[in-house]
Amino acid sequence: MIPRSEQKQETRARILASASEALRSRGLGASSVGEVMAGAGLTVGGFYAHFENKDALMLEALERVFVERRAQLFGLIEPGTPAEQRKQAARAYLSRKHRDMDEQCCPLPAILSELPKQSEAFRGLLEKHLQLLLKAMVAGEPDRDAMRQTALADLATMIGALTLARALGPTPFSDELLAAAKAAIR
Amino acid sequence: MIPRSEQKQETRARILASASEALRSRGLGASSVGEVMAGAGLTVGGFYAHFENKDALMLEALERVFVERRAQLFGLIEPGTPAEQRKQAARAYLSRKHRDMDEQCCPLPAILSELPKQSEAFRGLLEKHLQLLLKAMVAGEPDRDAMRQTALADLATMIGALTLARALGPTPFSDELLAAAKAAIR
DNA sequence: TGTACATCAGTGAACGCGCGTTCACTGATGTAC
DNA sequence: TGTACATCAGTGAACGCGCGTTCACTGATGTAC
Repeated sequence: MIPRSEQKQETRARILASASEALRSRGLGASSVGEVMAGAGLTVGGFYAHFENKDALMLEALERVFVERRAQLFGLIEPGTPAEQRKQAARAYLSRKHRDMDEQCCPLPAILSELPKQSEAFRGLLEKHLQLLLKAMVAGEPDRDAMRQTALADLATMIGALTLARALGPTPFSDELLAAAKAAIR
Repeated sequence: MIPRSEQKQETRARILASASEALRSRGLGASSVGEVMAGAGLTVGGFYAHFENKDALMLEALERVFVERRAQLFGLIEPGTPAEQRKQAARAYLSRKHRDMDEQCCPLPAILSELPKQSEAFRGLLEKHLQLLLKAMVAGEPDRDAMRQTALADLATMIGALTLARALGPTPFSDELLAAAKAAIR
């Protein structure tokens, strides 16, 4: 029925989905090829029929997560002024629910510490997708340059707060940090 | 001349110094006991005469870095209004020089991603020292509660921006991010 | 003061383990006649 | 339609490697008489 090549494509997609969960929950170095394959219901030996090596898998999985999350973000946001929209995005991003998710959250808190020692491909991918995100955030704004500076600082605040909050775990201090960051979004 | 126990204490301090550089440059997981010992001019076998295990070493090294950096911060800051002092601290923290340092920088960018999967001891240590830092930042302020919220958000912005900038590497976009974060410190 | 013994900081080889990667194989699917 | 062969997605064992940790040993330092 289903052609063999289609079947293989679907298997490949399952490996990517497993990898994208693994890298968000354990980061790059602590995610092993064997665990990722097991997460896709496969054994480790078949991996190299789908990807050249672990880095190629992780790069593709990471790119996919960036694209998905950006689409999701702009799909969820409701109409309103730019400031209202930013506040709304920050409320979701800095929620306790998002902090306590493991495999479906933003990938950045789990991988940022590792990136300085990763290849240029990873660092370039981060830059590319941050730029795309910023572009989308300031699209249609009157004073685009000033807005870009504000959006950059807000991104730093949001990512810093979520990364710190996840490192602290679900504690009252962690909650306080999230609330303070939410209040600071301009 | 020098008593043997003093010699051993000095060796122990050398191991801790090597570990505190390693964890800032490579993080916890990617710093190996062998490399840390080599960094102190020793071989790996002698390690367990000084520390119970790798975690005990890293906890003590991290605590030492936190204490040192807080003392250093308040030693460097010159007199001025609280807002001026915060701006001054942010200028140093968000400088390109600080971003491009490997072994003498703030430890947080290198370890935050790993902390969610570390033991409670590490997470508690982070909370303890963030609280101490906050306390020092709002000491002697009139409206201490509001100031605490501001200081928390500023910390998130600074740590987020430095972590992102280190992940990006020394690029124009990374520089722009640091500048935007500096401008956002209240 | 000199000799014999005890102590102990540090060495270096070994351990078991999990990793990324390779590869001979299997068995189900697809093709040729 | 039925049979023989080719293809190929996935298996599972093996590899070399670096890791954290252990341990028998060494040799310099300290102590006792």
